[in-house]
Amino acid sequence: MKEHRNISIADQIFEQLEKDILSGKYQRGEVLSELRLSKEMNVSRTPIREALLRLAQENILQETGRGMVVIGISHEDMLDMYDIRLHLEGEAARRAAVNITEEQLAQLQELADLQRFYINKQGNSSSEQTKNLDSQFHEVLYSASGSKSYAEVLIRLHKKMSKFRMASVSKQSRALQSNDEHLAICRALLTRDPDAVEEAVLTHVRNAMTRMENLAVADG
Amino acid sequence: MKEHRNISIADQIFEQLEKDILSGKYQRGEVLSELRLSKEMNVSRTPIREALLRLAQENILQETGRGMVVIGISHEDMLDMYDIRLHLEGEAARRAAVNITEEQLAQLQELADLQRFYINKQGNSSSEQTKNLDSQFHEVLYSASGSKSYAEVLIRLHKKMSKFRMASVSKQSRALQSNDEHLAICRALLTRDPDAVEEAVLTHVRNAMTRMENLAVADG
DNA sequence: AACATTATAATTGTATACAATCATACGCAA
DNA sequence: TTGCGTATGATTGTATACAATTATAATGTT
Repeated sequence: MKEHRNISIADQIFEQLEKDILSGKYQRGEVLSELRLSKEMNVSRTPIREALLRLAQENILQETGRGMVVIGISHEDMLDMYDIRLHLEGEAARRAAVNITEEQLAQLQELADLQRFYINKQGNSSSEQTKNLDSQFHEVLYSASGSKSYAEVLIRLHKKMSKFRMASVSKQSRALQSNDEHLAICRALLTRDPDAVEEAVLTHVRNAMTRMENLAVADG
Repeated sequence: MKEHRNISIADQIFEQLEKDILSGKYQRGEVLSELRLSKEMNVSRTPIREALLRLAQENILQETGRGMVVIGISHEDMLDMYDIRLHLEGEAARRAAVNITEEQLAQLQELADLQRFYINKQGNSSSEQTKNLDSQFHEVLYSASGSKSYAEVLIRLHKKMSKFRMASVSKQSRALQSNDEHLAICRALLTRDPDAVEEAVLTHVRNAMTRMENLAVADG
């Protein structure tokens, strides 16, 4: 009896535009007008407008008097977002260690296991699936802190970063390493020991940052 | 030659609804429908809809299949937001100490001085003005960190908290104390010493948290 | 009286229409 | 050729219209 949220056109446009911006289809500085996009994507201005407003709130677009200009996310922005996570996730992890429910713990295990399954399967579209599971894992983890404010900030950050990573290629070996770290977080949570959970989480963030930097170097 | 952004109806509705929610006019759990609000506020559904979507993104409302339900901000949420700031503002302050421009420093001074003027004037509507200046001060301070990501997160947090405080009364003595701390931050920034700036900023956050807690106790 | 079924009302999501503003281009004059 | 003024087009913000879905109310039947 899952709440089935209808995926609106506005949602789809939002996802598509975000992808197109982060993948570089729309260059930094380019101006996007509602009419142009509505013709380009064959929908009315209404859902386009809604998507643009959301992107502006995410600071991926910036409102000018006339149209929205593309800002995007830079490599430096990404590093800073990792830095912010390093400052916040320790505390969130400690809270999760004491506040997490049995159900949430089971969910995390399930998500991590599923993710491993898809990574090993390595089907063509399994990469998308893998990233989706990664988002879900972190969403549950952040919620487990019991703090709406921490969860809100961290979920927002993670979503934004996730979209950015989606634009890059992802190697199976890196995905496996990341999944190992997820499993380690689950094990730490089982102990309910704040220190252990904090360390597992921070290790995960640090390694993710390193993986991204290596990727960037490889690309450059 | 300031960029004069037209204040749209949607903006006004957003502000008004946010105020009405945080002040308790719309109770937690209440469902707000677009049509109802559009009749209540004598505008069409379009700007109402836009405002509601923004509030939902701020987690002040929550989308359900049918209408938006009021979530609001709890005292605990506020405490957590202060906690998050304590984890982030130190680093942002250290960065600002080295990255701030002369122009930004002058702006901060100007804003702090103006704020003091309005607090002393203590006209009836000067409280609104004071809070506006407070927001501007912090916005410049966060931007001075040179990090878009830090600035984005902190500005969002501060705005949200500011609206919440706006719902409470504000005492002149507290406003003066807060302003003193702003001036102290300016002095620290003049030295360009990361340690000094960090301490001044963290002191400000800690004291603001204490002021809120005292206020809450006084209210209860 | 209780339950099922149908009809009506409410609500959202999308499209379109309209008005106001601003930029650009074109024409005309010096 | 250049500069100014007007007109036209593009763009946003708002209002309204329409369709689809869902809840609620009403009605009929057992």
